[in-house]
Amino acid sequence: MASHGARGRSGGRPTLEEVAARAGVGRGTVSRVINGSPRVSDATRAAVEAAVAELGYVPNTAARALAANRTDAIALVVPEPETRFFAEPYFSDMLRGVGAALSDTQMQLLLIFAGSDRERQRLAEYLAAHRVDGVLLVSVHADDPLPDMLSQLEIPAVISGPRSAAETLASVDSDNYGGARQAVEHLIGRGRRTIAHITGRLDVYGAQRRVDGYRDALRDAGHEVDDLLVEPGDFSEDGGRRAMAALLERRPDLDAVFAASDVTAAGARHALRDAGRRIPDDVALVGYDDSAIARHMDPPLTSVRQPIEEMGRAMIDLLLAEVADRRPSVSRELERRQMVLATELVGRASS
Amino acid sequence: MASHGARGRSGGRPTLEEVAARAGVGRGTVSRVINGSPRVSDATRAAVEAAVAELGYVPNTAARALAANRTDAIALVVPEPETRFFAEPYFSDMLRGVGAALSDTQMQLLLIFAGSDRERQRLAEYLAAHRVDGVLLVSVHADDPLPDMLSQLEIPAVISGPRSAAETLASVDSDNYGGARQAVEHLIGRGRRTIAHITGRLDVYGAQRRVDGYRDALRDAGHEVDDLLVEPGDFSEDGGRRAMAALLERRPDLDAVFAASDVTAAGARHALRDAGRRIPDDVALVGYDDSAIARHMDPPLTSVRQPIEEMGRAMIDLLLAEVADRRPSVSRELERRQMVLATELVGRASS
DNA sequence: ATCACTTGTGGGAGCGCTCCCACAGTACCT
DNA sequence: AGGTACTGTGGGAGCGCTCCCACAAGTGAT
Repeated sequence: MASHGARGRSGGRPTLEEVAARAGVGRGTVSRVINGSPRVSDATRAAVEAAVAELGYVPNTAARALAANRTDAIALVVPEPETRFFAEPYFSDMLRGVGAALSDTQMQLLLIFAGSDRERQRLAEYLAAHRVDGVLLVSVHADDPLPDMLSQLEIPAVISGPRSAAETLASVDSDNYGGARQAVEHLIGRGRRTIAHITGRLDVYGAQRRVDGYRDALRDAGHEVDDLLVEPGDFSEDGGRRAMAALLERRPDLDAVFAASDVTAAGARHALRDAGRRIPDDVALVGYDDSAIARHMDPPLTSVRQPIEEMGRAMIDLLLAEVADRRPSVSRELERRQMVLATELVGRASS
Repeated sequence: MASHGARGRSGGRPTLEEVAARAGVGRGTVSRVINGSPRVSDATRAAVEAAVAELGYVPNTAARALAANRTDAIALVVPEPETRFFAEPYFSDMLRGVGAALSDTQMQLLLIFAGSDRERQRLAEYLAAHRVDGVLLVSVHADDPLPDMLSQLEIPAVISGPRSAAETLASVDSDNYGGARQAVEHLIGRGRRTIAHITGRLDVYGAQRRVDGYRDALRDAGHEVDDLLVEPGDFSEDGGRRAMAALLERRPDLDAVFAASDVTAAGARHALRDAGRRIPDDVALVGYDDSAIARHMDPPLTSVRQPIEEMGRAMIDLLLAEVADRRPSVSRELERRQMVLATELVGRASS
């Protein structure tokens, strides 16, 4: 009789059916208890729970996924090479935030890199197979086809930084514009006059917003806004170093720098050192992210804190709501689908 | 009629059955084609493949998992806090190696942290639910209960560093003993006389073996083996710093240091700098892992390279073999289940 | 012509769940 | 007394696969 069932089974895991028999109830009732349905009497619930405990029952995920047409898994997709992921604390901080937000859930988190074409290909197959209920998209560039693919496959998705002001996907972001203003206003308040900016990758919307904030803060304070003081970077350390060197060449009189990320600031610091400038005596330096790097830099780096933990939680909340709302004919209100969280300036010795 | 099927379905993914109808064959035949069975005629195979392409058929993972009692997923379990994972390149290098080895497979890789009790709890549930076919265990401490849990659940597992010489699990490791000898012999060859060692966490077997290699290399060369020259570290940067400071205090005459990891060496470098020692003029420094840190250190760090890429591949090979061998009554030969890969000394300016 | 294999194929049964319909029981109105 | 509603429960049907048995057709030895 067990001809089929014995196949590959290890130690005979108990099934719903067995739990039901043990508790003297039907299959449906056990299912309701397992899934926390309120439509179960207290007595029955207790009996089922006892049977579950005695048998050491654990639901079979595959069976559940098949029957319910969901996977209870979501993917965190990083459209960058792995090396970048490990080099930039932004990503690991985000991962931690998301993980924390997910830890009171049944949901499983998958980390997927999509930096190379090869990985992209794999990801596409992965999504086509609907192996996740939803997707978290981190740091997407302006022309990335991923978001479109997702909406075509009707897979719920939340993006960590919107691609533009007209983002159609649900999104969570920190107030890049305001954060940049905080940084620049801080430098102005410290008496700095010639404030440069090393940008992030400009195909990332948030990086553009930081440039806007930088410009507006200067203008509003009646300071000069000189394009020679703005040099594009790419969020990397090397990019920061190169940009700083270029800025020193062009405007050796600068007395402050606002870098679009802490890692960029670290690169800038090297270039400043190489040029014999002291921080903060000669040049004040402010970063963005308030990552571990900022605290450990020498001197410790003033930085704009993004509430990554909260951002992670917000993304999860949005995504889970979207996943749940796959019920027929419910079309959520589109408001509140674009969340912007406030930043905070953390002052340290570098400015 | 579609009352059930329509539930939550998005756009009606085609099923095996539909592909079969389209190709004018039976369900079994399509399944055989999908799974690459050789028992299919070329003509039939071509017809099925055409139907698959036309319909855009993608197998339903959940159904397959349920029917075949496998998940096509394996977990990389890191029994450390996340912060450690990101701080120590060993882990990310390992992840990259494993990922590469897995990329020509259908297998999915899950990254699971089990640093805190909470995470441990989650992991236990996860494994009890048999949500993965096998487990890769990285950097396990001597008294960790995880391996026992795995064998109790009969989940195939491979461990990256054996817990002892009598490891029962399949394991892959680099030649820690030999690598340490290489490092020390190199320093001796450079004319260093008083060679200290900062160890790794001594509840990690590999760290002990490095101490053994260090001692034996010194003894065989007729050098002094002084316990005052050995200071325990914990693979972290801070640990390296503290250990170096302690060593300088005890044996200010030392002229070389072999650190159990590159990160440890980075900490030691700081302490040496703080004490005004020049590298390599006053003190030669050798690390272990040959991670990115070694190349970027100032001065670049001589280090013992572990073939992480190959180690990852070896782990995957062992694990997949073990997973496949879940067939009844096949008990593999136990030889070749403990693999040890050779290390290589990479000389740089620090020594 | 018979037997013994081999090769390719179809399709039934079953994996362990969830969903939902049916129905018994109870409660509270008319 | 009958209706209407709700609560709790059992179990059939079905999710989309894989496994395996059965069997047709072909091959080659006797």
